Amino acid sequence: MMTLQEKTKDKKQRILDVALRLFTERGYFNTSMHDIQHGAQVSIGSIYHHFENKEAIAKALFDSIEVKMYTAITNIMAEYSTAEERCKAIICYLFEVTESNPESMHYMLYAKHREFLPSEKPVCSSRPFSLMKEIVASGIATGEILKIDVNVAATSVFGGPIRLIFLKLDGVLDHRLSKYLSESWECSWRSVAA
Amino acid sequence: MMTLQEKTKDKKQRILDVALRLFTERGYFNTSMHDIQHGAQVSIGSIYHHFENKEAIAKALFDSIEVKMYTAITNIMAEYSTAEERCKAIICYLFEVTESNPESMHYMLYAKHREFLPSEKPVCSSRPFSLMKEIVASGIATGEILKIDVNVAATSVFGGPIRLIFLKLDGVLDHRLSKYLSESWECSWRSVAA
DNA sequence: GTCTATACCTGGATAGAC
DNA sequence: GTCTATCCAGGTATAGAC
Repeated sequence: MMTLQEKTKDKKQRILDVALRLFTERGYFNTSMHDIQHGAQVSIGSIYHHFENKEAIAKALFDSIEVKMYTAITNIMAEYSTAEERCKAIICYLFEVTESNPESMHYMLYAKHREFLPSEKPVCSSRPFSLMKEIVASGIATGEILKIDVNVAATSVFGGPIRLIFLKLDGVLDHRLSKYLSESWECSWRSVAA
Repeated sequence: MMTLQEKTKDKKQRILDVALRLFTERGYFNTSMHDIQHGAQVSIGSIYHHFENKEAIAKALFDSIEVKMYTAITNIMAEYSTAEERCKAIICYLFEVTESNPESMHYMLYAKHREFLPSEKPVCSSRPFSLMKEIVASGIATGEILKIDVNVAATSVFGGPIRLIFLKLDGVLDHRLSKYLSESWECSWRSVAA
């Protein structure tokens, strides 16, 4: 049942919510504007009033999720000072988002945005990912992390946990991600710790 | 310049080659049958003579690449007996394929096949990936690998190198993958070695 | 701001000659 | 087996009333 508030107040947000759900469920190209219209209980005209076109919806979603992640990682960097603490907190955060808001994580990680957002850079070059690489780089500089290529180090730290997230999103993991956190983190850190 | 053989002999293969190139370059949904027709220098009718529909082309590509990888990994399993040797050989193989035939790797790893192959299982459940997980499982059984959750172990071993492959496919790596192989492998193995 | 109706076109697929 | 011509569904986007 939808409250009156939900019905009228933030129609734009409802469009975004439905679009995110449909885009992750069946993919961007398998989702028509009519599907979004139907799911969000608004008219086509209303959608086009709020968004220039379908691509703009996808872009708005991407931007909002990216900002959320970027902010979270920035906060982690402010709270912790060592690479070890920071990386662990980031992985923990990514696991939590995957559980609490799998669609956001799915959209960020799994969607190949360049296919429908021509101007977008590859996901691994998005701002959150850049931050993660920076953290690893400074860990190498301080001697916390082995003096190896920064791309190798970054992929070694985050590659395992990210693959685990993919497994979770694909529904092939039995348990909640939190069950795997400590083991996965220990492997990650052991792989690069100086 | 196209030889007469190429022109007539294996038209079907030419269609597949062009489709693979276009699917990875711009994505399945951004590639029309007309694009494939144009690229392969054949008629639409000819394409539909060889393939039931567009989806069948995607399926044929997936199957052929999957079989190739599955065979390669099977051969590696026959040649080596320890988990360490097997995992290292697989990563080496994946790196080589990425360099020599990036489109195949791209198609296998990056395409979200379920969006256009409704019956397909998630990539991580495809047969090559299952084999990789089995290898890790038996490595745990023999005591070569730490006694941790098999999914954690498998993602720890292969997650880093796979992320590195993504970076390569996205064109953000400066050097050839072979330059990163030994460092990446050492991190991977260190993360799970008993 | 929101709606309905509709224009327009891309693109998958078919028919049927050769 | 290969081709050309064509059909037609579905989907994006617009027009214009309220």
